[in-house]
Amino acid sequence: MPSLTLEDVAKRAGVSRSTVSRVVNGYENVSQDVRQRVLWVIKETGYRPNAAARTLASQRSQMIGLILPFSVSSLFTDPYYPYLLKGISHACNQNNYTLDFFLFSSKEDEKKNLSRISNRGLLDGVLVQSDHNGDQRITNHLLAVNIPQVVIGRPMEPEKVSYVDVNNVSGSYHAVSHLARIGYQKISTITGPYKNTAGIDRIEGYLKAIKEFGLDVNSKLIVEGGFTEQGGYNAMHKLLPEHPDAVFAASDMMAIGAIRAINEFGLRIPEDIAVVGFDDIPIRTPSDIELTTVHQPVIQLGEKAVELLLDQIDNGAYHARSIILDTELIIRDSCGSTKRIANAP
Amino acid sequence: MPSLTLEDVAKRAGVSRSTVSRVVNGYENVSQDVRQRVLWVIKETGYRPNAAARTLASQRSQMIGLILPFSVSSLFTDPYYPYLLKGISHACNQNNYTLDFFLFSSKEDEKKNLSRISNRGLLDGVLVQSDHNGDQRITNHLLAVNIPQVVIGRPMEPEKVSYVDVNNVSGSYHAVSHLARIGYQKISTITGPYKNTAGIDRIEGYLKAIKEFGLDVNSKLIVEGGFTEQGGYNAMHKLLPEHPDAVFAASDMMAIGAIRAINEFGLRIPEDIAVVGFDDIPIRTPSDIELTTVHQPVIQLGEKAVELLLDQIDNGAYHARSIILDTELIIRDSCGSTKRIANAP
DNA sequence: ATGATTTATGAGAGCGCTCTCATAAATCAT
DNA sequence: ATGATTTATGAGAGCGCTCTCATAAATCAT
Repeated sequence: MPSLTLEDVAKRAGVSRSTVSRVVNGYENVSQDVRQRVLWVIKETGYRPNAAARTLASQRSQMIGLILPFSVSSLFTDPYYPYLLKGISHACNQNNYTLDFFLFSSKEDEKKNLSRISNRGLLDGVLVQSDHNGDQRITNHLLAVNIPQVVIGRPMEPEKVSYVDVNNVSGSYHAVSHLARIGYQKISTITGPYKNTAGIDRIEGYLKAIKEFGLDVNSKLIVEGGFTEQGGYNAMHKLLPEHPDAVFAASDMMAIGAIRAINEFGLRIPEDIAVVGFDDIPIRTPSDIELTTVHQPVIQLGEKAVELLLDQIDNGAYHARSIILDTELIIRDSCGSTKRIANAP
Repeated sequence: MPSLTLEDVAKRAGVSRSTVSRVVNGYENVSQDVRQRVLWVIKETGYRPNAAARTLASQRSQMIGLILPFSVSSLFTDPYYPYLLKGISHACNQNNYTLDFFLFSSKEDEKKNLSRISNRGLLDGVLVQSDHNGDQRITNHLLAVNIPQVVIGRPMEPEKVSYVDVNNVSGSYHAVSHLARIGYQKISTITGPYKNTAGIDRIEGYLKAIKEFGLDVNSKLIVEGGFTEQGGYNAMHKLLPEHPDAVFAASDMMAIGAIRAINEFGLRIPEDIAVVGFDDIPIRTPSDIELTTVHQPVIQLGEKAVELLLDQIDNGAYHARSIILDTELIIRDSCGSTKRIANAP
């Protein structure tokens, strides 16, 4: 079958190309009978518009890209990404946008893809997952070629670009405050990487709570765990000789590593040591204890990122904006709240 | 900055539009000096080609789509999807293709998206994750609008369309054979859904091995678990009263559910009951036993899917083809091989 | 009934490329 | 040195839409 054009449909319906275009795009100013006739011809012929021609003529592709830098190695273990993808995908559908997916697997990959992404007429804008190492290469490149972008997770230089993030400081602040409030005295923390804004913010929240409750800030109780299970395990091994009575892990994966280390050490959770995580991922812990953790609204984060980006595409980005979503402390068994509260006078 | 066109570059380089096009696209028949001059102008001006114009003129978008039907609910728990995405993404990069990601979250979503996907000038072809319920709606739609497609996982009607799959029959056959060979007599299985080809094939492999080793085919030893953790747990509860000495779960998630049920029942693995899974996902089991399982080459599956699709795009699809990848039995602790073999006379 | 306003439709330029074909220049064979 | 062949370049049509502007027809106000 020779593929039909607007022209063909117009001819068959006995109207002009302009009129068919109006009907296809749902404009109001078309008379009822003409609209019906055109719609009928479209249905009969199975006419499908040409997206490339549309893009070329309108200078809008109705497509946005999602970039996952190659530092994002936790793609396979962290349910963060599927949830994020769901939120983004959902918002794209709502707004009649299509999502282009870019997973960089090496630096050459990044170069090749960035050059493609920079082409005009491909993407109206780009979502960039914040680099785990605080790298700004991608953002700078997009800035240079003048493509609207929104970063997911606060970038290192937040004044340059719009971003969405969760409130990491208040999230960890509340988690640690909760531990302090129910009586823990020696609260340790396993942190994310220091070159990562989420890692930094969660330390800040921890410190804020420790100080506010008049507890000791002890550098021996703060160990980096790199946001991985193994990193959490290793960090907990360094922490155990200090005999903390609680540990706040800045991610659930690290909390799981910590729990494994605690189990091997022969200590009980939460009796001997309380554990709190961050993320609220749907994953089973070793020893099946229910993990108290800070919930991140990841699906919503993805949706907001899309909305902010589309807003910039439509209205131009005069200055960088940001949207910060609240987290929620989900109290389960691993922090021993119930018991502690019951023991309170 | 007014965005430059080929025309502008041509003018500045003192050549024709055709020549600039040749340089941009890397054709050979351009003299050295002219090529240098053009490349220099491109670099100076920061010229970026317009993808939409290119697509319109060449009738090729260099984009393919990936469709995840909404029956795919395990997106968030099963690392299958990230790995698949990695394979697909990698192969796309290799071949200078861009990936469009479609996650259908409802039937309306599906309808809306399919209509967009059907537009000409958007996608050169589509990858479709096989529907867990054996539904052919998406495939039929794509067939009707004549868009090249490759299904990931054998579809219910494999004669209609090209697909890639792993050899599920031989995978489960080898797993169950292994159990039989090392002496288990009463081998049960937790199956996937009966309306799913992977589920069906893995049952077939199970039955083949059972018969070949002269064991009883007992319908009480075959229980459906729906490919979920909870389903595996429930299935194992039905199986335990039959006192099987081994269980082959047709997915790792179901194996994990089964292990949980076995633990709660107070039985040991593999001493009282051996467990084998299918998938080889990087996930910790309850009680931390190392799971013997059938490895699926998921990254490779994604790559092959892209290659098959691009081949069809380039050469036309005269008939449906398929690529079946081999699986590999990964022997760890949960099947008790070592012990059994040591005990053999 | 008249001119003013609104509404529906068409004409035609323009979006920025690719690709075929023609032609001029360079190279070859004799 | 001549015509035949190869190579480099340009001209121009075409891809299939959108969008502005002009205009004809319909509706309005008086």
